[in-house]
Amino acid sequence: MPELPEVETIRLQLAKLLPGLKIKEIRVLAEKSFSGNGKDLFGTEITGLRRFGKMLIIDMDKDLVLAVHLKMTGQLIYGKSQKDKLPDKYTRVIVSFTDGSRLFFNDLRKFGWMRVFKKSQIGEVIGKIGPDPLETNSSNFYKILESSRKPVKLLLMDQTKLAGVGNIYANEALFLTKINPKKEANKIKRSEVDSLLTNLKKVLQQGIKFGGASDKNYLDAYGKMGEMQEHFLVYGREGEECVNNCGETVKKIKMGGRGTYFCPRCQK
DNA sequence: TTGGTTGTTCGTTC
DNA sequence: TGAACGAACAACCA
Repeated sequence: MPELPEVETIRLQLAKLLPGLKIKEIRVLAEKSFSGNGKDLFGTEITGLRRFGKMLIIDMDKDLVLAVHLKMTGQLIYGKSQKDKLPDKYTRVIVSFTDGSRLFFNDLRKFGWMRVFKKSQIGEVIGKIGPDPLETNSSNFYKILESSRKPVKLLLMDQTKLAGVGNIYANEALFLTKINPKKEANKIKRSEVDSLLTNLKKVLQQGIKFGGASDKNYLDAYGKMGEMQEHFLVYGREGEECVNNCGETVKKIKMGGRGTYFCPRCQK
């Protein structure tokens, strides 16, 4: 599932590939996956890429942007050659450039989307998302936790409170900090809150360093898998020995309908 | 075959 | 007013 590190990996890669390219045509293969008028972008040039939480914004030289949300199974793959294996059966949108290269939006489950809108509308489209955890300091983070009685894991994943953290990195950060995912956010001590933010930044940065987590079907902008899944400490490790060698095995429970992995002995 | 999976949105309840 | 919670969405896999 593309979370902050996966989207950031794609952003960093596309930022080296796309600026300066001019859009020739956009082919929408699945109506559900695209909204806004794609023709408005024909002939416009890409000027840069931004990320807001898990959302990617492709800026154009007109007053328009092309926004992408990958949701759970989206991929954004850039191809220079017609010999690429793309499009495939999950390609929903193809953006062609005047130099002959193409950007493929693949999405098995069609939850993700591409959307054209004006720069002035960015605020309303992105909605009220919280600060980026990588840009957040300890006192801001403390205010966020202090103001909610939700289980801390659900709070970390609440995009209106903090932008970009999903299931994988929330599980990993709580394990590193030895905090039980069910613990009420406002009951966490200041010292633990500081350490949680440090660890959250650590796993997110590690995720970026390893090119994201290809746990399910995530691929980067070159169509390559990330390696972060090889470094998971609890996520997906149900029944395995806790890596702290505490003698307990990793348990899986459901929180907010999502799989939650933790060590009941280490995470109090 | 049917239920599990999963990020976000939306509707309902408290 | 808004926090909290659950269903819905789509398609595959076990």
